[in-house]
Formats: sequence, structure tokens, C-alpha cells
Amino acid sequence: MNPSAEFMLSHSLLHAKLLKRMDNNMSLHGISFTEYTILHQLHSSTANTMRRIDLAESIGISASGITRMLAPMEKIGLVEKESNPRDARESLVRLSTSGHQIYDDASSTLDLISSSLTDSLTEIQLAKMMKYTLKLLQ
Amino acid sequence: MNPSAEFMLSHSLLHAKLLKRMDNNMSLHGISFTEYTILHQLHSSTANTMRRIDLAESIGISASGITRMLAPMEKIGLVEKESNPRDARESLVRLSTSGHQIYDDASSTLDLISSSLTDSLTEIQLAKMMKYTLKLLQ
DNA sequence: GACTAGTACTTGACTACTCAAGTATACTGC
DNA sequence: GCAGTATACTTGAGTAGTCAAGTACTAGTC
Repeated sequence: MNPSAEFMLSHSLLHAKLLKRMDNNMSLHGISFTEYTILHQLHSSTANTMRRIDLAESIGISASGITRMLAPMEKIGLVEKESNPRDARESLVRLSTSGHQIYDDASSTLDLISSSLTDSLTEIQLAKMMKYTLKLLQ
Repeated sequence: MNPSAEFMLSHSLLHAKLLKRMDNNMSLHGISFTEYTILHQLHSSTANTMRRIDLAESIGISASGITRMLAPMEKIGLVEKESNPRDARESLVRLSTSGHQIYDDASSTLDLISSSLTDSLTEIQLAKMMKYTLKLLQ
């Protein structure tokens, strides 16, 4: 087994560990980590609005996955559905006021927990890890 | 949002990307990536045998998760069930001969695909990434 | 040697996805 | 302006997990 395959196994194990901790903490705000990433993408986009397909791609799930994730989020009012008059195939998703609030609250929690999860790395090491992660994402 | 929280989002996205590619390639051998990691743990352990609970922990899933993953693997003969005469609560899992063969075949495929997935990093960068990943796992 | 506490595992009910197929709409070339 | 192709999304069926509760056993204490 070569170093890159060893890396895959460790990366995967790390993901399981980190996700569990983050999910646990996001649940204090009534959302999952995946739901947090959805709120984050909407928050970072212009007019807090995105197409469902772009939203799905930005968080790494399928078109059907985003349909299923958004259904309960619409029901509890975190996001709102809008249509694009220029293209009736599209259905846009916008971060609601209450979604914005939850996002802000959850963000401080995430900042805290992720700092503690990475405190075995120096700032420089974390920066390198981030840089390499982005390289692998290209 | 601080750098560590940004890292969590990127790490998560990378995991989605890598897992999809590896799962696709492992399916050529009739297994999922998770099943590969199970075979790998058994292969690396003494006597190719482990307790279910240790196996679960080593790959980052729950006790019930390993029960459900192993059921079909026992059925198709990748692994075999054994009991511990010293402790009847335990049920041991052993890599079978055919499981060993599948593991060897799948390993060469994984070596190839993971090398290609990491070819944007130099050897040194990959080694650092691995080192930091192991640090975060502690 | 019986009680209590802890461990290993399984099961039922659930969540969070996946892919393949289907629907509705838009675009392109003739 | 119609036919064929592509895009955006949803739905049905299935997979891979989760947690909580239950079963079966072991170990420690008196």
C-alpha cells in the first residue's frame, strides 16, 4: 500500500471523527453539519440566493440529495423557495431572516469547536493543511 | 469564520469528492470503500482476526454499523465469524481466503486511483498532509 | 454464590444520502 | 415553428449508516 492510499484511509477516519463532533455541536442549534454548510453557502452568495443545483455541487451532494435536504429546511423556515421568471426549470433558494440568525449563532459554535479540534496544529501547519486540501479539491 | 472552521468545510468537501472516486473504483471489485477498509484492518491485524467492536472503532463507525456492514460480507464469504471460548459475548471476525484475494486485487486499484487523486501534491506535501492528519486523529 | 455493573453485540426505527427514471422547461438548427 | 437535445428538478427504491433499547454474557463485591 502506497503513501497516497494510506492517506485516503486516514483522511476518511478523520472525517468520521470531525463530522461526529461537529454534528453533535450543530445539533445545539437544531441543525446538522450538512445543513450548516447549506446556510453557509447561501450566506456567502450574492443576494443570499442560489440555484439548487449549484448549491448541491458546492457542498458535494447530488441534485436529489439537495431536494431532500431542503424540504425540511423550507418547512421550518430556514430557507425560502423562489422561482426564476427567466427560466421556469430553475427554483432558487434564499436564506431567510431566521436562517440568517441560526447561521450566525451556529457559526460561533463552529468556530469554537473547530478551533479545539485543530489545536494540536500550529497556525502555520493548519494553513498548510488548508492549502493542500484546496489543491486536492481542484 | 476562523481558519479552522474554514478548514472543516473544505475537509468535508474533499471527503465527498475522494469517497465518490474511491467507491466507484472499489465497485469494480464488488465492494464499497468502507468494505475495503474493513478488509484492510483485518489484513493488518494478527491472525487476520479482530473483535467486532475493535473493528468498528478502527474504521470510525458504531457497533451497530459494523453489525450491518458485516452481515452481507459474511454472506458472500469475504469474512468469517468465530467465537471466543474465553468470552461468549465476543464474536470475532476473520478475513477469509477469498476476502484476502479481493483485498489484494482491490489494493492495487486503490493504489492507482489514490496516486492519481493526490498527484497535485509533491511527495513532501503529501507526507506533511499525512503527518497533520495523524496529529488531528490523536 | 447472588447482586450489581459493565461489555459485546443485535435489532427497530430513523436519517441522509445514492442512482435511475420521469417531468417540465429551455435552447438549437433547420 | 417543430424536433431533438440538454438542463433543472423530483420521486421511488435502495444503501449505509445513526441512536436507543434489549439480550446475553462476564467480572467484581460482599
